[in-house]
Amino acid sequence: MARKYIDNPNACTLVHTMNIIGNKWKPIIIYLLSNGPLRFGMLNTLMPTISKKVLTNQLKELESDGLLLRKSFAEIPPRVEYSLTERASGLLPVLKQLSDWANDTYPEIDFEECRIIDSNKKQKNSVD
Amino acid sequence: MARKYIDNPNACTLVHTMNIIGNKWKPIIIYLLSNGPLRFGMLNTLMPTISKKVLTNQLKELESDGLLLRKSFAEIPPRVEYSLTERASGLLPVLKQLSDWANDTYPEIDFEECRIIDSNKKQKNSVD
DNA sequence: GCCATCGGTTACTTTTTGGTTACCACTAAT
DNA sequence: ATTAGTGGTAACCAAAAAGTAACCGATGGC
Repeated sequence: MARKYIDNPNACTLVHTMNIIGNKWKPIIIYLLSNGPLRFGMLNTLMPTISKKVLTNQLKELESDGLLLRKSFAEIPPRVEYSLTERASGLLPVLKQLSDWANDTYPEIDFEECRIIDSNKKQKNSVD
Repeated sequence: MARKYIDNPNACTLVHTMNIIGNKWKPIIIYLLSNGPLRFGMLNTLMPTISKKVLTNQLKELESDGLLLRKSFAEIPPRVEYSLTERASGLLPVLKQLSDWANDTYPEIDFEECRIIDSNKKQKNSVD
């Protein structure tokens, strides 16, 4: 009685998956990298509302979970390219399905563009 | 220039999906309900480390996102049953795939049981 | 000499999320 | 009269995540 854990393997793998990709930025990063490697700066441009600190952090975590490869070139100014590993590629179809699911399930929502700024609070200016 | 949003539809639906289910508890709740309705207390028993406050919160959010149905019986003591909606059922196969992905991708990890207690910090006793 | 570039890091603050404890309403059983 | 059982809520607090702004090092160009 009074167990302090969940002993259902399926739930556990879900927990694990969510620990890895279940946050605000990681699925987007993986998605953006699905067409090939991108540099740090380009990722930052494509996700204009993520801060460099957080981007660095997410990239590090994804790398240490084996989903990203970081390739640093010995140039000045520096160049660093991030690409998906095999592990991450296996995730792409599932991410696609998650995306399709939202599209089908919430037809009332327009997904043409999304402001990454917290959507629950009003924002001053979204475009300059 | 200086856009403050992401204009990639696929990324946006992903963001939306993750806003809905991408956290610590919600996929587990959905998973646990996949075999039929459960009462509040039973959910709490199955997830012994979630607090009632947070459980209440997650259930409310899932309900307002149209994934859960809350059925309250006029009895004393009260009885409330939660069940999945159609929307949520459509998510089940995808959750299954996420779970399978982790299983296949991280063969070194044993998913037999997972302590839901924050895994980064040491814990006193996991079983009483 | 001075500025720009790129991919960060550091220190600090704010926001979000999660957790703890106490409490409630209502009834039946003791 | 008290206690147990259920599904919560309220006030308060701690921890984690995210954001901000300033800075760095090496080099090339002016």
